[in-house]
Amino acid sequence: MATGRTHRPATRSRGIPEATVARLPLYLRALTALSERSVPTVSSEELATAAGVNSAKLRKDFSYLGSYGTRGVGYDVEYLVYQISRELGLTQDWPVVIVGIGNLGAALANYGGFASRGFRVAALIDADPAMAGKPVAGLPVRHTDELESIITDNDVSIGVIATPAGAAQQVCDRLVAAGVTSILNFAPTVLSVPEGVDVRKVDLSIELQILAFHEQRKAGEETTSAQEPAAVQPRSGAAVRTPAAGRAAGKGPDGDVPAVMPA
Amino acid sequence: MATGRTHRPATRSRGIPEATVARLPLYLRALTALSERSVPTVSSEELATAAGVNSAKLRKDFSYLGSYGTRGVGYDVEYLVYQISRELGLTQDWPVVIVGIGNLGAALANYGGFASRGFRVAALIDADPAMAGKPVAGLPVRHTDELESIITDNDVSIGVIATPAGAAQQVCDRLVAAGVTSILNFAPTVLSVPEGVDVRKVDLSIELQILAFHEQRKAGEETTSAQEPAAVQPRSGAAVRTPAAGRAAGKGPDGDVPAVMPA
DNA sequence: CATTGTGAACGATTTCACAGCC
DNA sequence: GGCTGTGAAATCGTTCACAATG
Repeated sequence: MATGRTHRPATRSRGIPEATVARLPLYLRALTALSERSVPTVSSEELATAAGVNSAKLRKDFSYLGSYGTRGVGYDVEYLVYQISRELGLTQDWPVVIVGIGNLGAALANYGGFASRGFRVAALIDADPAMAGKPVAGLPVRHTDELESIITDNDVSIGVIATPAGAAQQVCDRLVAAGVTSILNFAPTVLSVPEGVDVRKVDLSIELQILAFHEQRKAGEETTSAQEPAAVQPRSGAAVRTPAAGRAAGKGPDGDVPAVMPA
Repeated sequence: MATGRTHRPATRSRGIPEATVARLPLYLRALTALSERSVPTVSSEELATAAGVNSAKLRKDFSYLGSYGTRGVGYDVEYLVYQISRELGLTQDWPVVIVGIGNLGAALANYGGFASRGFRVAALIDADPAMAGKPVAGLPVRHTDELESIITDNDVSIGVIATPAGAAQQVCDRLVAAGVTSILNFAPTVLSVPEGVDVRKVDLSIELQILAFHEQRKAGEETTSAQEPAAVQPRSGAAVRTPAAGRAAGKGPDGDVPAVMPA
């Protein structure tokens, strides 16, 4: 099913760069903490430290939103909270559905951050008939058959996919057909969606693999690497070359799980 | 807080750009799928489609690894699987610990992708004495008291933090003190770590907020007609974005106090 | 006079386009 | 002929440094 494709000049974000958008929630969290402690104003330096970025970047980011600071003083915390919330669209309520109520889906349903800031879990959906009706995080699990009606009845535009990889594309297609235009995908698959639909992906094993890369590099650093098995003969004609499947030196014969889907 | 100078000159990746490293796991997954279907070779175009990127980028990425393809033919699937696995450090076994066995921690423990590709869950750790001994995903939960000995005994260098935000920094400090040098953080907090320790962050509410931003823009477009030069609305395509890289960050004088906490 | 806001320099990443090779 | 590998160009993101200003 060739599909895939779909790239575009990326977000024509009308001003605000994508990288900045990705940091706004970070600033918002830091500001909310300050707000709860009734701190009235904050400098770019302080806020940057709290958010884990540097101050120049923060000021540049804010400059895309407008001039919300006061020279010589800093930023008004409450005002900034409001401005960023508005910019992110969090002043309105976003109903979301979570599809796939396994371990991960249940964890997501219980995630406090959902309810707390602009998001409301409209429904939990699972394909297993045995799950139907069972309460998870205070909501009854609904069967996949109801997916379309749930979406339209609640005007859901954001969907979270926490199904096994094999089911993700199908679920995605149904969500999109029913009107969802933003998807947060936890399944380890590349989803193909029509233009106009946004997909963000969260992938545990990818994060771990990136860590492993850096970890490996640290380890090798001590011995000034250059450990290329010089014998590498890319002469890809065929022939020699260690069998893939990599993975070596297991501790125990622990079932190496052929893993049909890297779940 | 001396100017939170905790930044490393950004990965001294010795050759391979960070952006490329972040995509290698994607390629690896696509290649593994091809391998399971016994596909012998693949072109950059096909593989790129399967991985959800464009072919020029993929070829450029591979060029940092070496010349592993054959002009006029493509790439040998098995060979590439091996090379990427090796580059990522997945030919060895990485023991990891998961700290915080709530909903999320349990979900992670059950995550098939852990065991399946180079990672082995060495232990599950929780601060709740009532949890101790209870089996989760086939492993008995261990108490936090044992954290240090577990790390050293198993030579763990990668830790996963799935605790509430308030406990994260403390857990992080103990992990690092015990020898962990890579951390995957699910708690919504900025962790401060000494130089040489890598932190990656996965934050659900941030991902949702980014989606909300784009969702809002789509909604607003309909009413406030965009004055984009092009007649057709050039909206964001189906860009799939992975969470931004989590770099180490300056410390935070505040205690914790994030607005949201995971289960 | 401390601090914002921002042009301009710099650096990283993506895309183009085509030479080189099988 | 088809496809890789890669310089060069284009784009995007970060950092510098300082003028503007409450």
